[in-house]
Amino acid sequence: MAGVNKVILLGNLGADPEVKHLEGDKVVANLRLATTESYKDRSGNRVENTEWHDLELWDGQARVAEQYLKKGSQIYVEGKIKSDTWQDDQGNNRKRTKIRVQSFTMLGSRNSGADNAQGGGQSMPAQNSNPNTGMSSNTSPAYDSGDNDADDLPF
Amino acid sequence: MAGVNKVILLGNLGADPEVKHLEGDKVVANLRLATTESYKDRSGNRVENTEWHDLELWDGQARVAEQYLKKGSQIYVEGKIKSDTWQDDQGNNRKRTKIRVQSFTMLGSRNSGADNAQGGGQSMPAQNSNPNTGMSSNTSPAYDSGDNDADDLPF
Amino acid sequence: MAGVNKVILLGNLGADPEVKHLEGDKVVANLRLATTESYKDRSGNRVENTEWHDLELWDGQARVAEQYLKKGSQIYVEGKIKSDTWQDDQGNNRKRTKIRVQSFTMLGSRNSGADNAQGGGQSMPAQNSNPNTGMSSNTSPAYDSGDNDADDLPF
Amino acid sequence: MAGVNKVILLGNLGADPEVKHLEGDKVVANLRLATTESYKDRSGNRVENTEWHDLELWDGQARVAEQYLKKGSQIYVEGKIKSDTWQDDQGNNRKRTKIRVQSFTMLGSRNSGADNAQGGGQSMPAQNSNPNTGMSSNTSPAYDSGDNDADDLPF
DNA sequence: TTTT
DNA sequence: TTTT
Repeated sequence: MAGVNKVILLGNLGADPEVKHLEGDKVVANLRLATTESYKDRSGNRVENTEWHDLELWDGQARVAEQYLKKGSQIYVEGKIKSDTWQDDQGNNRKRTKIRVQSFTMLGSRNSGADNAQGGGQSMPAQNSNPNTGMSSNTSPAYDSGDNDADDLPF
Repeated sequence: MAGVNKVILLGNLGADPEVKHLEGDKVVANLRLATTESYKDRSGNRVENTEWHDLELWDGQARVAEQYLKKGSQIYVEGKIKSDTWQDDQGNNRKRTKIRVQSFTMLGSRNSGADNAQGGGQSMPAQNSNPNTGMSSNTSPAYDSGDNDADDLPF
Repeated sequence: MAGVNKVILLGNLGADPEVKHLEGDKVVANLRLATTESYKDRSGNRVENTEWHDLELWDGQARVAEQYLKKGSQIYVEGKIKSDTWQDDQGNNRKRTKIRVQSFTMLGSRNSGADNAQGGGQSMPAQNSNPNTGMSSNTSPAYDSGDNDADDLPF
Repeated sequence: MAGVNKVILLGNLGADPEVKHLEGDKVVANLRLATTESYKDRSGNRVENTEWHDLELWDGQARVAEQYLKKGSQIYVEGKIKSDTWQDDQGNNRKRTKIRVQSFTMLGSRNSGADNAQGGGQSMPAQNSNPNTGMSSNTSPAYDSGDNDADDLPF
């Protein structure tokens, strides 16, 4: 039966992307994403709780991540849960869970990455400050991979 | 910064719920949920891919799960990713990821396993095996826990 | 700035799909989907609240909808909100909101309404009753359109 | 049957919140939210498409919105679709769709409008620039309303 | 280990 | 290890 396996995350990168260029033009990027929830406990003290997620991006998305994301970047992510299972040396069953990213959007996490001048004097969100290559619009695009890992960069 | 950590799953239980009644009226239920995606590979053959998820429910939700869910039940789930980390005997860092369920809805996996033909004593569940009086009301309720683990059964 | 506009619905069709075959091989299907929430009011009475959604599907998805969905079908939908605005005869600004479907999955609303084939006394969800072309597996596939309205049927 | 009716939006406010304080301590805020998607058409030109959403928040959330949001604010929203239907003067059936907000999170839309702190004409997001009233943590909280419209401010 |  |  057809199921649904969907993950939505919004958080910040704990480190620069780790990118591997594989044979055959394949590229994979691994990101560490922190999602922090904050609430008040019964004593009224604000408590923070951070969950760390391992993200995996392929090809076109991996290239965008490599180019524009870095430690501290704030992103919105859609993906799905994928786990690897194997046996370790002791013969124990092991499992590791990661998020296979299907699309992501860079948010304004303030010089997210780049040492890039906030560019022009534009007034609006300045979502991201990527050197958006001479576009009058400095939108922050979303990067979508069909499930087919579109290889082309979106701009 | 406030983040988002949201999981949406729709699938079937691989086994009956495992429920533990703890001291202080706390209850926890663990479920194994399969989400299956199916697609055609480039040769045109249909391929199925199943991901298994460990779900954790508390208190009111755990009680509902205990009472109405069983192996084969089809449910829709919203929750968040939570991982436990620890060191194993060899001193290796270990991590285990599960889904903390925030709400779930029973779908029509119609007497999913159950011998519960329209019948039993329960008033509700099982989407469309309810003695639904052929009526406008054939509801299958959703079980929501605030993040506060409401202890009361929803009906 | 790159935004997010995402809708997730799970409900039942209020009527058979309305399908229009346009020139140039384009097809559009309009569906009426009911999502019902049910809760107890403060008096402890169960209350039902139904919201009706206008769904729009194109091309490949529209064809699948035409072929397999009907009044009563239970589906899971992902899409986005799209509204049309215009001026009516009196010069008033008008707005109509619909859901542009990006993917959907047929759930087991077991001969949902239909006097549909598969007939017999099958015990299970009958997920969908598609004559799934000689596959041993008659899984209920999800229909995904990139945003590109893939024209091909998924099986 | 229990359905799902969920909306996820991430965008910017087109105007300051419109807030009405009603009798009995009830408060309602209406927001106009823009979600922009940007893509390249087949000629390779980047195209922007903006959808405007009418959001409705109640009580605690409305108060937070009144205090911290303004034109330009970037927020992440979870809610559900709700439509009002009525007959107009000509006896035509009319329908208006809005998003009933269940939770929202302020993102860094960088002095989103505000002349708030963080001083001058700083260029970037500044995640939240709310005068977070003497908290050691000045995280950007998420505002959640059970469906019960919690009346209390979250901090 | 589910479901189709 | 992020962010505020």
